[in-house]
Amino acid sequence: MEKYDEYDRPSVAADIAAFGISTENSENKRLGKVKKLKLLLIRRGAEPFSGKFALPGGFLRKDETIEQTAQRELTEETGVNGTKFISFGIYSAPDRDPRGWIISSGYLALLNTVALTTAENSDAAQAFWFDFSYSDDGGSKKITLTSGSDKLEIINGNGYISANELAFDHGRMIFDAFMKLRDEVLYHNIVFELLPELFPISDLQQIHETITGTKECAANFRRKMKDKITETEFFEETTAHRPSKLYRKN
Amino acid sequence: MEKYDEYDRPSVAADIAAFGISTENSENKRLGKVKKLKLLLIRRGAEPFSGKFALPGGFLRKDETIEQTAQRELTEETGVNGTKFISFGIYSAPDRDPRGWIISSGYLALLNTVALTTAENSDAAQAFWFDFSYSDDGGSKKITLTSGSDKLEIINGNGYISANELAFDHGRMIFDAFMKLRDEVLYHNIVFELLPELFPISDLQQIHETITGTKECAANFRRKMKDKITETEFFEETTAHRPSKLYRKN
DNA sequence: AGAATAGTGTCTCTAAGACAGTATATA
DNA sequence: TATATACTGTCTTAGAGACACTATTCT
Repeated sequence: MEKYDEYDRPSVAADIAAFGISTENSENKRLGKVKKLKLLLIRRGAEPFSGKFALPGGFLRKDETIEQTAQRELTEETGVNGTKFISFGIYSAPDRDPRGWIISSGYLALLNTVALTTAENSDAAQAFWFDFSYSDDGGSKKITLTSGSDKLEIINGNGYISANELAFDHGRMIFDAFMKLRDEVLYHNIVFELLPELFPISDLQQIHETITGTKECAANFRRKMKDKITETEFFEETTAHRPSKLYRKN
Repeated sequence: MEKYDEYDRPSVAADIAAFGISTENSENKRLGKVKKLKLLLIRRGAEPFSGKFALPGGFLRKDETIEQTAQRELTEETGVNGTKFISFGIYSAPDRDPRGWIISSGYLALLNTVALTTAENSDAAQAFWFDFSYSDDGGSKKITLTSGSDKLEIINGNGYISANELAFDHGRMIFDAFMKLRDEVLYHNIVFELLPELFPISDLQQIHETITGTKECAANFRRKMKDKITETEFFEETTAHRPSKLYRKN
């Protein structure tokens, strides 16, 4: 047998970038509802980085996989249950955590709208849903997170990340997580994990466009999604206009 | 400070799926040269899984990142240097290694042709380059690895992996690694990491098609690559026909 | 000259995108 | 009836793919 016991062992954590979609009344219009992309952060109550925001996370236990760690810690810390967990990277710089040698495995967690509503009513006082927005002006890329009066910025200029208001290397983690989410939406039909089982096409389109940064008319979007979804007999309710048919993922 | 010391700590390893391209004379034709996709495996000399094939890998040290572990172990075990390392997943099932609690971070390593030649001449006796081929008949997906008389198969039927001749969970790791490679080639221009600095378009096309499983005529491929590469003043040498212009990645 | 690959011009067809218009619910 | 969104039909255009042809080197 190899001598693996002679090697030092780090503490291993999972940090979770949990994304969800909320439905909110838009500001100016009389009746419009808008879908917004949200990211779940917690305000740290202890040193280091006390008072700063961080991804929820926790330590790996002996009898579980890191994906299970991510599921467990997300629920424990924020009262939220994810529908899908996807690994997006491993963070292992020796000095990334001032408490000691702690490496972290980043997990993307996707929540459908129902789960998001639950979380807002949960008693996890120090967990907050931040509005998520992304822009890329060709040169530097920027993520803006807002929740009430809190506004956090993550700027990626040529690979160098600046994110002062975030704890640890969580600025980079959030950036990587969103890029992974974007790729998965663009190329692997993961959007549906952010929706309930039955949904109108307009919701699907709004979420898709929010994440990918694209914009196109309803007719074209319909055509492209045609073979990925199936029409049901149900209709949206409580609308002030023509209700839309509900669809189901294939 | 949080009490993180009370948690048990696993050993942490990096396992490396190193892909490279070799140039070989084709079987039937008089002069044709063919580009082949290769994966580097080692034959295990110790228990557990003695005699079986495995990805090269080793343990994380206190003063390095896991990416550095991957780079170091790849060179130490096989004499090969990668040009690019990409994380493709974390493997943490508690029973994945009979020696104890060892989690592993999977890294894709890409080598250009020059580095591959070096490796074939290295003195890493137990490292072998396997021919890599992938097929997807709609139902199950299959990877076939061949090196001399050794032929290994990895079959993915509906998410369940069968790979008896491979050690640990390395069958699944190889599968995940290739899928990551495929995505990176299709969507993120990573092909160029498998080529030397100057290359003819035909090489680029062959490698691209080998990995993505596509096939198309040279005219179309040229058009699609036009804005990703730049023509140089150099030409391929030692050909028995019209030499092709060499290009450089943008 | 012959063989072999490099490289170009053009046609077709599909799908992306823009636009204009019709349909159907509630207030 | 007014309004707001759902949904459809069609035109244009860009690009994917197929094909035929020309170019250039070595043997």
